[in-house]
Amino acid sequence: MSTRRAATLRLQDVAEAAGVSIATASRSLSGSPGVSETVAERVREVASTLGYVANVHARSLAGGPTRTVGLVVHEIGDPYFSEIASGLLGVGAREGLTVQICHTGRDPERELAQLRMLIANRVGAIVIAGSGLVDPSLQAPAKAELQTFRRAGGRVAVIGRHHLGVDAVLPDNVEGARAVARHLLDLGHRRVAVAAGSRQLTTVADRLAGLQQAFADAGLDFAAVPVVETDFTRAGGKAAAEQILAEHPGVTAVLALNDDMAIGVLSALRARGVSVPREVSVTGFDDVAVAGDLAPSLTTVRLPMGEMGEQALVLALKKPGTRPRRRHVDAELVVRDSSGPPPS
Amino acid sequence: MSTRRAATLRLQDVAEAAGVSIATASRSLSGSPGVSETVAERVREVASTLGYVANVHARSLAGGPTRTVGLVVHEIGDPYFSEIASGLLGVGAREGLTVQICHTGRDPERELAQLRMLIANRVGAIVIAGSGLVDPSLQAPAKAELQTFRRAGGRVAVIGRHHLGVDAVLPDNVEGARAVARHLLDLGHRRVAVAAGSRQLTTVADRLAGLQQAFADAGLDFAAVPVVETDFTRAGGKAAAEQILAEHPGVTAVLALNDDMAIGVLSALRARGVSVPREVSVTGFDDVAVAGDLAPSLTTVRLPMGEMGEQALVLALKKPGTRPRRRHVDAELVVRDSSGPPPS
DNA sequence: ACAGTACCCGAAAGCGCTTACGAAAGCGCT
DNA sequence: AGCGCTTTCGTAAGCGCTTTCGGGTACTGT
Repeated sequence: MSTRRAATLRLQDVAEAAGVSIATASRSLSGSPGVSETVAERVREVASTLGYVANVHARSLAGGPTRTVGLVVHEIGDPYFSEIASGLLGVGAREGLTVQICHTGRDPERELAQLRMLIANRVGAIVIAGSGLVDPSLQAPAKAELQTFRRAGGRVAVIGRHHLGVDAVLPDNVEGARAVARHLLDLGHRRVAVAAGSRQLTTVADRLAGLQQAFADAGLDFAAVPVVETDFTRAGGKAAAEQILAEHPGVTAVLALNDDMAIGVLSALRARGVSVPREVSVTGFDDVAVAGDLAPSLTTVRLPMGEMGEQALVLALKKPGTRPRRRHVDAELVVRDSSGPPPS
Repeated sequence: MSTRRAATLRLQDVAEAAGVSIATASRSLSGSPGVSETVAERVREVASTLGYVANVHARSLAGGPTRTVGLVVHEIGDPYFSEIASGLLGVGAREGLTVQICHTGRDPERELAQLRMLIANRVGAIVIAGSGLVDPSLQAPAKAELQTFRRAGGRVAVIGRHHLGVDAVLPDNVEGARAVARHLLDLGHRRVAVAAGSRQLTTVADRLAGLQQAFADAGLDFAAVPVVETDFTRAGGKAAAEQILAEHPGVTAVLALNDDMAIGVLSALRARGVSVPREVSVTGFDDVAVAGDLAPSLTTVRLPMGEMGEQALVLALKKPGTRPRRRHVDAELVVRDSSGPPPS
């Protein structure tokens, strides 16, 4: 991309048109004190009739507040992340912010690199959705970078994890998982299996804890339940289903810990000719947009992903607190057609 | 977001460490001529061991090449767009570019506003996926903005449309549509209906043209085929299906012009107790990730969306030609379970 | 009437980078 | 040796903005 000199108006043009100095113009437009309201109003009016838009680069270079935020996700093509991004872009647009999206392809090294890039780009805030930084050798430097970023005035929020020591918006994973598990247990299922992503993720740990609680509530032993650990993708779900079918043939219900995996499970079962929910019930987690349109439609736990994206940005925009804050959003059981009583 | 002074290293630090002036350092790092290769190499080495990262804002302010590109989509939550974004982010990361994503919620006014914002932000290139700028009263100013943007050295590419007079990457909509239609006609379907998005979109026009060709090839009259025009969403598909069921009860196949609509059609048919494909065949267009996991899995036309995102960025990055270029990608029929012979 | 105070506003110094422009140095040639 | 040429590098002038600092103006109190 080539060098060029923009042909747009500068602050000076506005200042001249309003009959003030560029200092007052700047103050008026950015709402700084030290300008009488009458003058400020006039400048704003002139600026808007002229169609003036501040040069973000100059502003940020001069040390002004940065109106751009970075969003890092595993894979923007995944509905879970794209719906979060959608919510976040919504409030971003409303607030006049620009959003830089990076995706890491689930590679922690790339995640760290992207964080560094965002920081180097002087974004004002960073929102991390689905961090894969679990390995201490990468998590430690990431934490350090984020800390110095915050000390320099940057804002950080994480979605769905709580392992980086920063503000977080968290779905109620424990309660949601407990609800699905109870649902299946109430239906009479006793031989269930779990298809999970990496246990190193706090998400997985929390959801497993919820399952465990439901089992405990029913006086059952969760330790006997097979938990197959692959990863949070469709392929991971397929693999998990194959393994469950092979190693635990009597299972009547598969609890997938996210919808992508559940979709994989469904397709693996279909390929094997196993009928859902007559022979095996399947549940998911997230309630991505297609969950209701699958056949059978998927029983799952609804997370308000768009809202999580919004809240994360709102949280990041607020004045930083001294200690990390957590905002919780509800996780709600949605019963559809993929779950039913076990075969008798 | 607050004011702050970054505590990172500047070009001057690198220059001192390498024992050269900042001018030479700058030239070395940005690959400008006028520096001996030995010196340049040394500077680059020093920079990388120091972990120096140039300040994008300073660079862009000083008139250097802008390493950021803007992507505007209708709705990042839609799989079609998020998969395009995914491909584009991939090459973006590889090229060391940062990507700003805007979504317009299908609102042409917001689309224009976002375009203006990107231009004001001095991005180096703009990629538009799915423009809704069809109304002349908005399209004209948009074209004008884009033209001056290009004259100033900016690059522009459009995905899937060819109405803005700029470089475009286009799937072979005509051929793809022709292939699905032929598929259904070969199966013996004669009473078909089409569920389409707005006819003002070139996408729709092209796909309808393809259908028409297939009908002509078979010696049939396409004019007799009902085309229900709602919009390219799941809800639009549902509405279209309801209408088709009500007004054309004898239909044995519904051709949806994208997968989102097809999913809506499937769910409407399921709600009505209509069996697919036994009673009615359904086809889509795009082949989004879930298309193969639906039940029945969806017969559709595969567009390489990730590749389209990549190609668009590659196209935008190339030296601008004098005339708008077009790059075509293939559209390939994927036959799955949602299509079959009509009931006899 | 005058000093003291508060309030606005303008001049100017950068933010970190790119890039004219000019100086210095090396070369072959007369 | 001296000339002009090319090549390599440094000096310095901005890019458009924010912000400190100081000067003006209009008040207040005595």
